[in-house]
Amino acid sequence: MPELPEVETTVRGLQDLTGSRIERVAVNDRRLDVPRERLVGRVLSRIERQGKYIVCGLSDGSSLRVHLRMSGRLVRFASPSERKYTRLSLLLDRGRLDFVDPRRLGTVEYSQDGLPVSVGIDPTERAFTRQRLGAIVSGSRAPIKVLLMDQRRIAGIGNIYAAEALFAARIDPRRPGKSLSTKEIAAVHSAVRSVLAEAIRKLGTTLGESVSDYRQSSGESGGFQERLHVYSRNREACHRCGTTIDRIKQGGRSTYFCPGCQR
DNA sequence: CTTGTACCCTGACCGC
DNA sequence: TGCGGTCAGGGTACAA
Repeated sequence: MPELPEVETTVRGLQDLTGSRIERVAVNDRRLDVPRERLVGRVLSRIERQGKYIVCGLSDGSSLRVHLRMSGRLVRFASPSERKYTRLSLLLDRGRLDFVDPRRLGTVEYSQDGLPVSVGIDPTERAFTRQRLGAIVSGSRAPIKVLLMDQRRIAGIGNIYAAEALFAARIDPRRPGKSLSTKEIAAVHSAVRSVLAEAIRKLGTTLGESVSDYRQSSGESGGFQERLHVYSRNREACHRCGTTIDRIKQGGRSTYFCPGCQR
């Protein structure tokens, strides 16, 4: 569910919790290995995004890393419909933080040393230049869409934004990375940046109404779903050329693209 | 090293 | 209403 823009929106929505002290920790899922005794009494010193991870730095230098995977969200206070899916609650001196995750694929891990998560370059940062993307793309025969989604190389792009960026760049998702010209790499680079920036501006993509669908930490929907050109539009007409949008499988995931204008 | 597949888990939706 | 199949914003452990 959540990709870089959704995680970024979530983190921004939780900033006012920094400085809060953890008073109590409730774990409701055996799959989560959270050392409650190490958390209680600690203060949330910072809340930030690292790739698709949400990292809560604690006052003793340790940190709590949350990965939302497919259906997780962090909310201020679980609503009645979210109650039964609340897997972890941090009760704070000023408010509370609930980890809601219907599918239970999300992860929460405690890091004693608080070192950053090991992931690739953040595509929203200045260091993510077209040269940098070129080095990643030119060095592999893997399909460009798979490369964009490889978190060890680039951290934060998922299934929606990989598809949308390639549509914007007019590149066929099946093209081997190696086959892209310098000009095409520049187009992909520019598309990735603008699509992510716009999605952040729209506060993420909310696809449906179910409890598994992404919401902001406030519970509100995002707005980028109105801007989707290919994702989830199988068999509909391309907004640009009218060709029927196609859905194929790549790396076990659905890829949506327009066979008419993506080459 | 690469690529592909199964799997983790739950819920929604579709056709019969 | 029920049943079976498919699909889902992700990532990992394998096998080939």
